[in-house]
Parts: sequence; C-alpha cells; structure tokens
Amino acid sequence: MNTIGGKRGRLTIHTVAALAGVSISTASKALNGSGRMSEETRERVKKVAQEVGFRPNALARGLITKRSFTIGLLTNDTYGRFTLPVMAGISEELVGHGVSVFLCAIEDDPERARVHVDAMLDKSVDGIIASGKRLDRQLPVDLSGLSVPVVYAFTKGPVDGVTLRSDDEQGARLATRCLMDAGCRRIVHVTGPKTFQSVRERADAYRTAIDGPPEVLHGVWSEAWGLEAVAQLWDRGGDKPDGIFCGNDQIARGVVDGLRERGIRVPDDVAVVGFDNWDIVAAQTRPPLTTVDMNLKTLGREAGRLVLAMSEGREVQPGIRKLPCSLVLRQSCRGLEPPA
Amino acid sequence: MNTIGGKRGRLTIHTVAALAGVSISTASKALNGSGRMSEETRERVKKVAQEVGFRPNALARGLITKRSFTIGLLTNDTYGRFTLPVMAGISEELVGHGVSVFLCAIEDDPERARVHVDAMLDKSVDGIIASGKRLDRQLPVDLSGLSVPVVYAFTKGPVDGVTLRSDDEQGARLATRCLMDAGCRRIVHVTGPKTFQSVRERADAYRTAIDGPPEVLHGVWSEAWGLEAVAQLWDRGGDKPDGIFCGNDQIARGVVDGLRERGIRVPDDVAVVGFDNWDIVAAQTRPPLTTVDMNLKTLGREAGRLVLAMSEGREVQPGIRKLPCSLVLRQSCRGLEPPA
DNA sequence: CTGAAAGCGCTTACAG
DNA sequence: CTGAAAGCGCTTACAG
Repeated sequence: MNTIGGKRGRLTIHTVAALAGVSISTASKALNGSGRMSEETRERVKKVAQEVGFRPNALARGLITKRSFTIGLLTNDTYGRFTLPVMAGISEELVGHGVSVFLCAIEDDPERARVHVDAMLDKSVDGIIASGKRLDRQLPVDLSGLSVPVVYAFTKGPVDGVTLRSDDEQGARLATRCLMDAGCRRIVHVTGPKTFQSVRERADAYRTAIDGPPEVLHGVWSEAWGLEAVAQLWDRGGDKPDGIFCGNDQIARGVVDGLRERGIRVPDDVAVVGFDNWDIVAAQTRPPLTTVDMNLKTLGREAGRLVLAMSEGREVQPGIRKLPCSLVLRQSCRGLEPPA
Repeated sequence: MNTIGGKRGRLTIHTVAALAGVSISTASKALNGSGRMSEETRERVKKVAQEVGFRPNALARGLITKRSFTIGLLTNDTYGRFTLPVMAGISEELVGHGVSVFLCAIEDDPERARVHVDAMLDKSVDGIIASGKRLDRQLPVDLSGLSVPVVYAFTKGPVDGVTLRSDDEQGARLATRCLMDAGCRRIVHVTGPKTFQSVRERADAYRTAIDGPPEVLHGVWSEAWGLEAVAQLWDRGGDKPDGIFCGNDQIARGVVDGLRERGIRVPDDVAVVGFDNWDIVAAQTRPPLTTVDMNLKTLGREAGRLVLAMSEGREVQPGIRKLPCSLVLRQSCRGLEPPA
C-alpha cells in the first residue's frame, strides 16, 4: 500500500490526487476542508486518502503555513517531581490538536539552555513552555523577545509574560483549615528555607488562618528535618502541638516517623498535613499523608491551551494566573469529623 | 538585525547570499561545507551568516534531506522513575548533534500510542526510542515495519529488534557479593512479584551467588511488604538472617524501618542492600541504602547513539544488549571492610 | 570556482 | 467547480 504510485518512500498528495482523478490543488483543498468544490469530489478525495492511508508531510505543510505543530518544553527540574505532571497535562491537552512536544532538560546551565532553544527555534516550534521547580526563580535563559509565544508554568516569568502558578496561599489555607476542622488547637508549621517565596506565602497564609500565636520552624526540604523538628518540639518544655502543617511531604514523612517513634499517635494525638501529594512519599507514610495537591497536571493542560491559543494568534492577557490547590484526604488528618 | 533583507519574519539564506554577494547555491554549499569553492568565498559567507545570526530553517532542510533532526521517545512509564534518567541520557547524547526529542507518554493505551506515533511519523522523525518500565512487557503498539529505525530501551522489543536493557543478573550478583563481603552468612532475598522477569533473574543470580540454601520471599513492590517480610522472618522460629538483599529500594526501606523498629541495628546486626538507587528513597532511609544502580542514563545515551547511527544508515546488529549495573555504597551495607 | 535550475511535498491566490 | 502556477526555504545535480 505504501508503494502505490511507484515511487520509493512516502505516499504523497500526488498519489492521492492521481487516484482520485483530480489535481493536487483540488486534493489539498478537499483534504483541508478549504476551497469550494462539489461535495462529491471532496468525499471522493477523502475516501481515497483514507484508503491508502495518506498523511500529509508536516515538514512541507509547516514550511508554508508557518505552523509546525510542535512546541518546546524547557525545564530545569531534572528530578521530574514537578515537570512530569506538568508535561503530562501539556501533552494530554495538545496531542488531540496534533501537536507534539519537545522536551528539553537544561540543568541550570545557560549554555545548554541556549543550545536547546536554538534547536527548537530552528525547528520552528509554534511556542515554548518554560517550566521549573521554583516560582521565584527564572530559567537561566532569556525567552523574551523571541519570535514565538512563550508561557511560563511553575517558574518565574518576566512581568509582561503569561505565567501560570499554583495558589500556595490558598493551598496552605486548605491545610490549616483541615487541621482546625480536625479539632487541633495548637498548630505548628514546619517548613523549608525562608528563601523560597512559596515557603513565605504558605507560612503567611498559615499565620492568618490559625487562631492564636503562630509558630513557624524553618529547615530544609528533607525527612531528616521533619524528624529533627519533632525532636525540637518535644524535647523542650511547654505545650506540645496537636497539629503540624508541613511545608512538603518529605518533611511531613519525617515528622510522622518522628512522632511514631516517640509513641505519639497520628492523627489521634497529633494530626499532620503535608504539601505536594507526592505519591511515593505520601502514600507510603504510616499513616498515609493528608496533603495538598497543586494540581500540576491541570496547570500543564492550561499551559498547553494557552500556548496553542497564542500560537494561533489569539489574544492572551499577560499576568500571573494562580491555579487552585486541592486537599487530598488520607489518614494523617481526617479533617471535619462527620456530624454526629 | 533580524530585519536585514527587509522582509518580515525570519532571516533566510537569500539574505545571507545577497549580503555575501554570492548565489544561494554557493551560500548553501559554503555553509554546509559541501561543494568546492575558494576558501575565501566560503569564509566570507560563513562570516556573514555568523554576523547576522543566520540559522537554516530545519523544516525546509528536512524536506530535502529527509532528516528532521528529531527523534521520538515513547514511554508508558508515566511515573517517570525509569524514563526520566533514560530521557536525560538520550537528550544529553543527541543535543550536540542538533537533534531534539519528542516525548510521548502513552499510558498503556494503544489508541493514544497510535496517535502519538502517527504524529511523530507525520513530522518525519529520524527514529523512535521505545522505553518503558518493564523488561518483559512490550509497549501497546507495534513499531516493527515502520519506515524509521526503532530502538527499545528498558522495554521488551521484538526478537529482531535492537534492544537495550540492564544486566539484572550481574546487578544482583553485585548486591549479593556486597553482603557476603560484609561477612553475612545467612542472606535472604526479599523481592517483588514472581511474574516479573527481572525478579526471576535477580533471584536466580542470588541463588547462584550465595553459599548455603537460598531463601526468596516474594511480595509486592512496596515499603509495606518490606516491613511485613521482616515481621515474617523475625516472628517465626529458627535462624535469623544477617543480610537481606531487597528487590528494590522501596522494599529495602521497609525492611530497614522494620529492623530499626525491632531494635536491630543496620548494618551491624543485619546488612541490607537495595536495587534501583532511587535517590528519594535510598538517600532518605536511615541509614542510607547501599543499592544497585542500573545506570539508566548511560542506557539512554547508548539508545541515543544507536538510533542516531541507524538513522544515518549505519548498520547496527539487532539483539539484546545488556548494560552493566553498578553498586552504590552507602551505609546499609559497607561491603568489604578495609584490610587491617 | 560559481550559479541557474529543478525539486522536496505541500498550500494558496488566481484564472478559467 | 477545478486546475496551473507560484512559492515556502532550502539542497543538489548539472552546466558553464
């Protein structure tokens, strides 16, 4: 079937046209639903194309239409914790539109970023999505002034850029609320380095949400810090917390492990809520973590939708779009008890 | 600078030719290092191109040369545990050759796989790398008989395919040896489901490597199973193991946690070795895990090298290539004590 | 040593 | 309603 037309290699529109007994211009128009012609001719061409399995060469088409149906995804999150779901969302959103995505992992290396961007530009990508792992850091490459639209997803963009991010304050509010609803009266926040904007935002939201004096413990993003924080809290004198809101799931896991090792029951004695919903840690913790999900996949879909719109010339308002987080209820904090 | 030539849009070879005072054919040949011409002309053209920042349109070039400088990576490992390092290796190997990679996540959905493959073929990819999460399962799409070369990396390929995989037996041997070197006399293997080929291979290698009667406990790939296995081993009568080789790091983490909770010291009383070197779990375990690394990034590089070779028409022997694993020494098993 | 011409596989005004 | 022609931005025989 691939050899119809006698030529070696791919089936072209010439073959389809010949088989349908029309010119290639007519064939092209029939297939693209453009131009005017009798319904009968159009159908005949379509049928032939269908039968021989004709698929237009995207390179040739792109050369003329200036649309390559490809976009580039740039990320410095080599670990994939954040980029993977974002990527999945983008791909899911775009594959139905026939667009494929180039993945370029640049690890904070400006040189390499440049090489990747140039390669993408050479290939006439219709747009670029810049993604990362921090909302307060830009990728090590300047994407403004490029001839293609760019959207920033889960990384910092320029002020006049189109940026998508999670609403960390709302997420933190969700977490704090959950603890309060579970009846906690003394809630402590154990989190990451103060240098992260998201840490500050989450902490602020926590401070505003709780009744009574807030207490925020800063450390690093690790289980070890969670363990250590529990030691600090329990080895000192005074009141013990009955609820702990953690800056991420790794810290939460450390906290839960630390608590268990002291014979403190979770959630009965102390309820714990994490952040990230990183399955590998949240689900394996004993008990499994109630945690905040940033809905990164949805964020990815939205990013895909936006670049596509922009690449099609539709107007998109610049600015930062905050996407809501949601709470995933597992067992480390049960939230509102069902009414008696 | 982008507006030299007066035309809107991208800079083309016409502009470069005009600026250098040569025809476009000469310009093309000068830039590609082909044809013959005076060194002086060639240099002049190159200099002009350099100055105006000319980059040839890959679509146009691909249309003629039949090389798009893109390859597709298909994977059903949506979690990214295996694909991410493979991807990083591929990208690292290929970016220097100007090739970009399309990432297509298909989650065991034949429909979606087909759509992605078609999209890649439309875009004239130079080759496809099929990747996955199991060595004994094929992706839900038939890639044989495609017009482009395919290499299978960390997934099952057809018998006449070019396949890259880790040498699990050698990896298991490394792990078992490490335990023996550490002085363990009674080594048990706690691993995943027997239905996995890699489980059987690792278990076989373990059986062959140890002195004395082997004992293999099959379960699922989770921490919970590791915990449970320790309970089984210690709650029954008879000899206790002094070394445990685990089928993956998650199980190993469960084992180490279970041991610690019983007051058994790792590695002093019982040494433990994992498999995967999944940083997030191996490094956070207390104590950190000694584990087998499948060198997936290297595998990715190799896959990249091979598709590239094949796409350039170089001959590549079909068959399965096993790449060696290596042992990452942390604290759960110290291996050979330094000689006194 | 250099350039005019043909052509890759399409699409899109423009005629008829 | 349909097709011939021009052209997207390049490369590659082929002349000169």
